[in-house]
Amino acid sequence: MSAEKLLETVFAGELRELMVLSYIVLGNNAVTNRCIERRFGMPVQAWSALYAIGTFPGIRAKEIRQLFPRPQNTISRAVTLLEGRGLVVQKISPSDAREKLLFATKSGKEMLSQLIEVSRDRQEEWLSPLTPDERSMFFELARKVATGPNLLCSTVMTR
Amino acid sequence: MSAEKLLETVFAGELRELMVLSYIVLGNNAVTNRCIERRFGMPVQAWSALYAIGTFPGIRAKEIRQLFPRPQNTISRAVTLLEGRGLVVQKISPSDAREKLLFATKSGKEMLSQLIEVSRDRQEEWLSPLTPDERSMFFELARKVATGPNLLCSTVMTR
DNA sequence: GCCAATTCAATCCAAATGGATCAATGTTTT
DNA sequence: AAAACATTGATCCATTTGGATTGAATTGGC
Repeated sequence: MSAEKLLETVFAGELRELMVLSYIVLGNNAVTNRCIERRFGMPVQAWSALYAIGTFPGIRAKEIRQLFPRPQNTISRAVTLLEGRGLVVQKISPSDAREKLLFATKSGKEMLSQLIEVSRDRQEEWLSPLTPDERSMFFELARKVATGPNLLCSTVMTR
Repeated sequence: MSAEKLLETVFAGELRELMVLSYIVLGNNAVTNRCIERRFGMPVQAWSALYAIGTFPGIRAKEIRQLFPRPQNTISRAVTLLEGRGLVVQKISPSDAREKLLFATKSGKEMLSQLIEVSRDRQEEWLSPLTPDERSMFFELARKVATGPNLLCSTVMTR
C-alpha cells in the first residue's frame, strides 16, 4: 500500500488528531535534529535550552523545563554542554544559592541567531501548504490546546 | 517568571508555530508514554507498531516507518517485542521472501482495543479546549501540513 | 534556633536509541 | 547466467536517555 493511502486511512481514524500532530512533529524533528546536529554539533535539547536562555536572560534551569517539557537531567546536561562551549554562563542566584541564573555569552547569542535563522527558514518550509490566514488560525488553535489545563496534567491517565 | 508568562512570550516569537506544536506533542508524550509504559509494559514504539499492524493487517515493517517516522531498527525491535509477547505474527511474503507480513493475533487485537480506548480518552482530554468546529478546523489544517511536500524532505536543511 | 521536610541541580547507572553494518533475497546489467 | 547493485530487516555497539539517588541550600514547624 502506498504511503499516501496509509496516511489517509490513519488520518481518518479515531486517533486522527493525535496521529497527525505526532506525524508533523516527529517528521520535522527527524529532518531538523539531524541537520542541526551536523551543522552545530549540538543536540536539540541544547539548542532548545540556548533558545530559552537567549530569550530570557537570567532564566533558571527549572524554568526551562516549563518551556520544553523534558526530564530535569536533560536540561542539566544541556546547560553543562553549553557552558563547556562558552555559549552560556551560570551565576549563583543572590536570593537562593541553589539556583543558577543562566545567561548567553556573546558567542552564544551569535550561534543562537544562526540557529533561529535556519529554524525559521525550516518553519516557513513546512508551513508553506497554509495560506497566511490558515496559518494564523492554525497557530491560534494550537495555542489554545497548548495552554489548556489538561495537556500536562491528565485525569484519565492518573499517576 | 511564571510558566504562563514564559509560554506567552515564546508563543509570540518568530518560531511560535514550531514551539507550540512541539510543546503539545512533547507535553502529551511525557504524560501518555509514562502511563502506557506502566499500564501495558510497552514503549510507545511498540504500541505505535501494534496500532499500524492492527489497522493494516499484512503491513510490512518498512511501511510502518511511513506512518511513524522513526529509525528502521526501532520498528524492527518493536515488532520483535510484539511477536515475543504473542501480540503479532510474521509471515514471509509470498512475493518477496525478504519481506515479512505482519498480523495482529487475537490477544494483540484485544490489547490494541484497550490502547485505543485509553488513547481516545486522553485525546478528548487535551482537545477539550476546542469547540467541535475548532477541532475539525484544527485537524484539517494539521492534515494539510502533514501531507505537504516539504515536511519530510527539506530543501533548506540539505544534509 | 534546631531539626525535618522541601527544593534545586548534578550525578549514577540500567535501559533505550540510532547510525552503521550485515546477511539474505531480489533486480538489473552485460 | 554471472556479477554488480539494491532492498529488506536484524544485529552491533557507542552514545544518549531518563528515573532514581545524592548533595547542597532553603523553608517551615515547633
